[in-house]
Parts: sequence; C-alpha cells; structure tokens
Amino acid sequence: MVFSENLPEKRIRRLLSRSFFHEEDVLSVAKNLLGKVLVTQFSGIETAGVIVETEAYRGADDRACHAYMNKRTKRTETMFRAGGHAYIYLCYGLHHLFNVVSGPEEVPDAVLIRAMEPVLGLDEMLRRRNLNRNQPKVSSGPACLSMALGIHKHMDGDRLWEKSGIWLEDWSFALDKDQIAADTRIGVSYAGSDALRPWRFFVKNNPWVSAYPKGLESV
DNA sequence: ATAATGATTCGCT
DNA sequence: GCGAATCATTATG
Repeated sequence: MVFSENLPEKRIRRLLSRSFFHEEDVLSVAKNLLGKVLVTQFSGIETAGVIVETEAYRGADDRACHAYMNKRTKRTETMFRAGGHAYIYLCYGLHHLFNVVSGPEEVPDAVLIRAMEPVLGLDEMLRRRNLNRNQPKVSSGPACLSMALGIHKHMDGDRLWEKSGIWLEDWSFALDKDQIAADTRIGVSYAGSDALRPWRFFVKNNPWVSAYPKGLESV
C-alpha cells in the first residue's frame, strides 16, 4: 500500500493522545503506529511522513533491547519514562535513531521507527537528505528517516503527545490486518534467540520499507 | 584510563 | 558485497 498516491484534499489531522502509548503492550503499539504520521516542525517548516516500518524492543526479557533485564544506565533512563516520550540515541557514532517509548512508567519498552513515506514538506526533506527527487532512500531506514525529519539526539526525552517540535498524528489512514506483515528485526544478531522474534512490523508492498523477507506473513 | 562495539548508511567495486 | 566513517556508551582494569 502506498499512502501518498491518494492523499485526500481535506486532511483531518488528529494529534495522538497520550493514552495511545499507554493502553497496549509494546508489540501492539508497534503495530498501531503503522499508518500514523510522524511530524516535526522547526522554525516554521513542517515535515512529516506516514510510518510504514517499526520494531518493538522490550526491556524485561529482550536481549536486543538496550534496557535488557531492566538495566538502568544514563542512556536507557529515557526508556523508563512513561509511554509517549521520545527515546533518541546515537548509533555507530553518527546516526540519530528515533524510538517511541511505550507502556507505563518504569517499564523500559520502546518502538524503533525504521521507515516512513513522505507526505509533508518533501522539498525540505530532500534538502536535508541532499537528494533532488522523491525516492525510497529519502526516508527508508532509521537513520535516513531521522535525517529527513531533522531529528537529533538533543530531542531525547521530548513529549510526543504535544505539538512542540516533534509529535504524532492520525490522518485516518485505514490499515487492515492483512496489509501488515511481521519479520525478524534488523541488525540484532548479537541477541541470540531473541534475534529470531518476529518483532519488526511493516506495511506490505510499500516501497519505503527498508527490507522485505522472502515470504510475507500477515500478523 | 582503556578497549570493544553497535537497533547504519554510503560509495565503490 | 565490502570497508569506511565516527563516537557515545558500556564494561573492565
């Protein structure tokens, strides 16, 4: 499914409420975030994309999660906050990866946002990405997505339920269960058997999804 | 104080 | 496909 082909003239934009991040477990939140719109606004310039790929990370029992075994460090402290905060950290020394904290306070679960389809402020995103036309690599993959939206680790801990610099919206894009597939997460081979968990979720047949498995199983 | 290592991407080959 | 870029975080001494 491609979202930007049939954008309605009149878009009804609703800010995602705080309860969206609280009321369900991290796997459900990861699935529910598909089709939602991630928005940033800096100095009057608004940029946004429809989320098409996510990964769930669960602190309690998931070796791929930074807060595995509920490990508290300076970095993971943000994950222990209540659902709806941004968890942003530097990867490989140069990429700012964006996550949505989920669940109640003290439960260090988060959803990595891996890919989105641009729907607002494309020109600005192309500028940030140093590209001249729309294509998947504008915002396919977590580092590309962050660069397109201007996300930086200094926004770690920001509140996503308020229209400050970064927030989430519902544009009423409907997604059936059979349009969502699950696969193993990317780049977590160090996590042993937890690397096999099918905790990556993505929209089928969307060109911005960063990697497709051999078979496509609906969730 | 030192060393190892990524929830990655890009540009070549 | 491969290697480089590039550094905060973390564990260990």
